[in-house]
Amino acid sequence: MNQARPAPVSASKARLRLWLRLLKATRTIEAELRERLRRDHASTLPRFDVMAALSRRPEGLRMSALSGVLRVSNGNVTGIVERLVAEGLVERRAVEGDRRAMLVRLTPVGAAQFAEMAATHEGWIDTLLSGLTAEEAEALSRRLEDVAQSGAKETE
Amino acid sequence: MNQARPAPVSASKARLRLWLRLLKATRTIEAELRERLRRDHASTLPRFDVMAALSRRPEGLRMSALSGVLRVSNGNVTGIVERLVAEGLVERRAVEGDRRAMLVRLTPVGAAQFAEMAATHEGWIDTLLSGLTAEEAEALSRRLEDVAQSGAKETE
DNA sequence: CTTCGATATTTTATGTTTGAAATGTAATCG
DNA sequence: CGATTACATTTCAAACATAAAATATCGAAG
Repeated sequence: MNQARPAPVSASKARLRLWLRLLKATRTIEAELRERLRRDHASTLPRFDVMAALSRRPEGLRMSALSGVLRVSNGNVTGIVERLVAEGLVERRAVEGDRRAMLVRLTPVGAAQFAEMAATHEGWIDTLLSGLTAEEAEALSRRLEDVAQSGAKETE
Repeated sequence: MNQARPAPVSASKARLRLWLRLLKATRTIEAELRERLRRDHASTLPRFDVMAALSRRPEGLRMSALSGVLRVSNGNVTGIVERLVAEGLVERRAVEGDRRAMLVRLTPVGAAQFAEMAATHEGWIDTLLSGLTAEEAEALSRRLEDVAQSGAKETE
């Protein structure tokens, strides 16, 4: 155990620093997205997330599946979906054969509005991450895959 | 223009994918941290953040400085600090010479409790990111620096 | 001294978030 | 069949978050 080498900074510290940066980068972008969604589409990030999940499943999703995909509590999804329903962007119907479940999906109006938001959204991301080339972005993506996994390991 | 190469996916798509991964990784880790803070320290992430900021400034911080550092609205900080004060972890005192301002800082009890939480916290991060070596973590950190900056460019 | 614009903080209204408890339904076991 | 156990969702209370309005103070210009 001699300490001849200049001590390659402890892995623990390096990981902590990575985490802080990860958090900072994500929060910065999230704040910007939230602001733009509010300004340009009179919407919010949670609503966008719900609509994004639903748009990937035109046939609809159950409430619990929705909260699972979004990784938020199911009590939470109830409120967000409620407001979306109130605005006619989303509809809920009973599931045939299981009276406990509800199937949630976008209405045509909701799908149209989401398509528009999604296009703008992709443009925003492109701008916000314009500091990276496509190759850099892909390299980073690959590395982050491991991060997400090692984080999930504990949970799953 | 033959397509020998796998067609470098549009930069826009690559960046969008990166963003989604960034978000997923961050949220996964955040959820795990929140859960552990609650279980092991009967606390929350926002409270931890406030205490972390205060522990770096033993002399105290003004409310507005605090909300600035944490990048949350100042109305928000009021509530969190209020609860911390109620539990005796934080104290507020008037600023001499400016009756508008309040100086917030950790009490000895708060500082002790935070020191303990911070140590555990670092261990958690180390575990959650154990999929990466110190070198990988540092490489990623450096790349993310640019991400944060390009995101901030719009804001600052 | 007074007025006016800037600053520091809190309050208010609304929405998001969580974990836990409650409700209702399904499925299985004895 | 009746009791338990598991599941899908909602309700609830408390915390957190934002933007905007309100309150109070400061500093400087007239």
